[in-house]
Amino acid sequence: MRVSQNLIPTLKEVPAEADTISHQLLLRAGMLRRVAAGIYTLLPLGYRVVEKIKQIVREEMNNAGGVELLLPIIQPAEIWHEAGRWDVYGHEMFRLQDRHERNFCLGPTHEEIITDLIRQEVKSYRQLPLLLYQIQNKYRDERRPRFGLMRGREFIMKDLYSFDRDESGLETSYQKMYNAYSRIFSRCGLSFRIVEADPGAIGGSDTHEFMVLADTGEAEIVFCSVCDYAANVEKAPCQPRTSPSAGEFKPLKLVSTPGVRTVQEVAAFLGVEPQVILKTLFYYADSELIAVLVRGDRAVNETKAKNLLGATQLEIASEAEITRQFKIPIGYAGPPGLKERAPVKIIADYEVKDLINAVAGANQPDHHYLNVNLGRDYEVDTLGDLRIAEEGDLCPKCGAPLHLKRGIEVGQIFKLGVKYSKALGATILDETGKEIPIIMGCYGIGITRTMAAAVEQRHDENGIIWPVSLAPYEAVVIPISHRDSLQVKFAEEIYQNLLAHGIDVIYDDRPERAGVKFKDADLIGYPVRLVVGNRAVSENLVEIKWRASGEIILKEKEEAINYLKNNLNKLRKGE
RNA sequence: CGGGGUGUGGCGCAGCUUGGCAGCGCGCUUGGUUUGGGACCAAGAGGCCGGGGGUUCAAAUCCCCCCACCCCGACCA
Repeated sequence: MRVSQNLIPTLKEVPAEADTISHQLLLRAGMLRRVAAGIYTLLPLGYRVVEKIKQIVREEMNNAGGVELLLPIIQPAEIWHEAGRWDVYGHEMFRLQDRHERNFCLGPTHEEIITDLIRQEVKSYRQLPLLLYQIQNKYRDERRPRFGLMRGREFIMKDLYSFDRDESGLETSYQKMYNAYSRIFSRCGLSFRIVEADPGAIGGSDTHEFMVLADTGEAEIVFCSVCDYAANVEKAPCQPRTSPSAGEFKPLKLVSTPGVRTVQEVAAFLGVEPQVILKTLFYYADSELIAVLVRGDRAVNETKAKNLLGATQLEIASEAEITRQFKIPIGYAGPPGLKERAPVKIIADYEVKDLINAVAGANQPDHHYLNVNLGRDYEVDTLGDLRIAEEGDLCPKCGAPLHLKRGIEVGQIFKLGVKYSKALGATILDETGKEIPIIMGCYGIGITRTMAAAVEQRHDENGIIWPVSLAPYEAVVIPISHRDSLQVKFAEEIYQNLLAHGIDVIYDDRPERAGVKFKDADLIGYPVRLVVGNRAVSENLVEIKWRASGEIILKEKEEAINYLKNNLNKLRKGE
């Protein structure tokens, strides 16, 4: 490929629309353009990266026994109704009608469609196990698309669905995917961690997330400093880090705290530590009003709260709602006497039980209570693990301290069980002729997100540093002077030779000054740069520069080809 | 959805407070000089100032409505 024949519109300046480094660099490197919020065009170079990721995924899926197919983007409403998700999915689903006013959606995921296929075509345990996958666009009308490719409304995903006759079959399929995913992200040159996660709305039991470590990641994960435990903070169980203090209950005391509302303000005003304050937050769990109590220095883990309550939706109550329900300004709510003001279920984190003589809102403007005690001053409906794990919490496996990091979720694997096969009647006959539901699993990889994650993790001040396995081209050939016919001829030869030896190479034949081409090469992030200058013509020496290390090597023309063939071959398999 | 912000040639921005010829840098075109890290000089092309309505002799600028995009919070690959 010649640069002059391609469309590679690099930018010197950072477009105002981009805030995230991967978004900025993908735009600047001429790989990506926005069309609408969360909807992008992949330019030729960006598309090549996507294709390389797809190819790695494909190889590993096939190796694991997966079979590729293609499901439709446009899906009829009926099947979603049948599985009970047409209404559940809400605004996130792009919906449309055909000319007969029949309802359809753009597929946000494909469990329904593939289960429908399987229920029609698979009737016997003899046909299982099956691992079917596709690489396709998904459509989710996100409330807030952001960070370029990281969270789009249209994105490319690989989704595989496993169909087994029993739990042990599912376990085998799950393990195959677990291993395949590990290989995929290694081959993509990414530093990642596999964490336990919460199954969330998709349902099912076990689930793991594959997190690319990056400070800009949206997800928080904890991992053990000693053993191999790692989990999404939403999932990680928390031990109370308090110990039941033996202190005597002091008498409840009302104090004036004018204009003091937040935990920080209360702590400062009363001269106490945040951990003796009782934080009271209000939520709607499937439209039931809930108060959640945690220690003042903790954060509520909404996933855990949702699970504890068995709710499908949990939403924080608005300030207006709180005032309307309890007739008190926000910031002065506390558990003593709360239930008398409005019917509310109170759930509390385990640590709350150990809080002796706590500070809490007094349910009247500008006042707090001192010495609030569970059992004497208020009761809770349920105690449970409701807080978000933090740095220093203890590993649930081995008890060592946990560390906190941020990650980008590039893949997730689920054991679905019979949720969809039961709802849609996907059953088989076993050896005894008994009809049983198929056991399913689903396994997703965000292809375009993986691309963004790779940039997020691999860049420097000059641009992207692609691993060889993902680079749009493995090498770029640059003649220093486009007007020096000897250099151009030399560069042409090198280019043709590399091509002939199966190296994925692009030739920068633009009539530009060398500096422009160097800047572009760094920005785009080709792993290898070959420069043809005067020494090429006079001494037959080509300059080879590695983008990642900055290492520069001079080789004679013929030697250069072999050198690159050998080195690239090693790197293609992953770094 | 709630909160905050921004819309001015392809890109980055100034101008708006206090209404009076639509500007700057990059990019693009042409010519010349340059040529190993985003060159220089000269001459050009390119804009319904997001859209609609209003106020005014006069609106990028003031007022109202709408739209789009970005950022912060509740969901997800």
